[in-house]
Amino acid sequence: MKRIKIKELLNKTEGQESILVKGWVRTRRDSKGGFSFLEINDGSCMGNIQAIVDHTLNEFSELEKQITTGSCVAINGKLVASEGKGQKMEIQATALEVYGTADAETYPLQKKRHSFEYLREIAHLRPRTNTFGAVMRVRSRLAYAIHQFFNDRGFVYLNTPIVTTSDCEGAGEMFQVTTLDMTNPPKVDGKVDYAQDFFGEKTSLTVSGQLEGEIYALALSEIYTFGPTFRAENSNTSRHLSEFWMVEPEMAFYDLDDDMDLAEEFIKYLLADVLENCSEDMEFFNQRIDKTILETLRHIVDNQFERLTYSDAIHRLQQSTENFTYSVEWGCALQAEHERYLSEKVFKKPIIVYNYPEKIKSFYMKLNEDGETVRAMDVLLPKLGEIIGGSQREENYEILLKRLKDSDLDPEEYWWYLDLRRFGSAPHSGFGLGFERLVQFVTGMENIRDVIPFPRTPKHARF
RNA sequence: UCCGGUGUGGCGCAAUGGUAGCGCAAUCGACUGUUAAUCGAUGUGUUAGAGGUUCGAAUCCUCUCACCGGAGCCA
Repeated sequence: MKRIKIKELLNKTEGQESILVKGWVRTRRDSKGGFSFLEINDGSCMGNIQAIVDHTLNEFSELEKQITTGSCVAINGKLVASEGKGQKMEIQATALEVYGTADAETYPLQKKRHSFEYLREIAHLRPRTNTFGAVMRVRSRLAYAIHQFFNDRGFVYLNTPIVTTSDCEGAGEMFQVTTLDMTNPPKVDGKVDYAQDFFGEKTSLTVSGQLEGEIYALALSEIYTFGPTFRAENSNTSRHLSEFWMVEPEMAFYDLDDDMDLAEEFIKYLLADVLENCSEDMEFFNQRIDKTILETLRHIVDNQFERLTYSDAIHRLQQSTENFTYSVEWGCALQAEHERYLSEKVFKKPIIVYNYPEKIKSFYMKLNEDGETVRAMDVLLPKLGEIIGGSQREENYEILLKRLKDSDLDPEEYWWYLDLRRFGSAPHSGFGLGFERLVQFVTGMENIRDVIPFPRTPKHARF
């Protein structure tokens, strides 16, 4: 007989059929009436199916000791209307098989709530909890929705390299990739001789696929990347990972306004998709993780983001009576406290700050006519902060070359990037969205380590 | 990396210089179409590690480690 997933099973209204379910026992309650109640979960959805196992069933007497919280079982039986409260349907077992036992005295997951800190120490078992099941289902749905959003709009999904030689862009410290003998590397003039390394030059893990994305946007018009990204920053916060996933669309013929329009539409689309397609899991987050999450997401979907220039933002901050730790002056980067004040207290919704001072932003961002600001934008969410950073790219060869030099970067290393401006250059824009921050925001989970299956942070790469 | 906090049975926590305890889980039993069942009984500790102060340290001091929160860097 073919196994049926519990998600399908719970959608059925008619009983009396013979079915087969397989899954992990969440809890077992015995009745001296001569039967046991088993709650089975297979991860296909939040809900469990209750199975009634009569103690006269042959297998039960043999397997009784083996059926504990955490064990894995297969149950044949009839789907019937439940006599008890709390569930409509249940399975009257006719046959039982135990695939794997879980010794109750040593199984680390108990029938109670655990702290997320503890669950991180048992990252191989935490997906068997309600919270992590829900997080990973929502994460998967968001990934699907991301592809759907861009695919519907004719964007080409582009895979940019993970191992790269562009030791550049200033996005962050990089992880080096090498096959050289670390205890005795070959040297020339006292320096490591990368000519003898695997790729014949120094290579690292990518910090962004943007520059490569621009290559393809200036050929296919609209592309997006969605893949892993690596930053060797010693960041120890609830919003940073050393290995995370990033979505980076890059579009020819888009100016900064088009870029902001796309970013806003994108975020709203994703939130609406999850509200519609993960309602059960979202209901769980609303009850157990953040009581305002559904309201917050709906509010964002239904309202326009507030767009203001960096100069306006500075002005508003200077007008406010709020006591900031960092003083506010035109030309300084906005601090987390400033961003939060604007999105949480002033506008109470997502904001997009754009036209930042040239001096605090990257070399590739397009210089405005005023000569002192660039067409950069950040999407800031209440509580979470920056979720998207983007810009219109500088398409003028001479200006780009000057900005490279002003940033103390070697134009030689960017020869192909400059070539894009020598041959058929075009106005173009793009942005990057941190996937885990999105999952964090959507689920209401407080720590980014709990929205990725295997978090990598400084001094932590176990599992 | 900086600032602050925490570290005590399997898990969550208490004990404010004087006998290390509670809840949950586990084990055994009772009871029941049960719902994170309920009731009773039982076992569980190098108080993160090292050193110091003291008649006496989970508690005070020093160092190390781990984790958490905030900041910076960013997505």
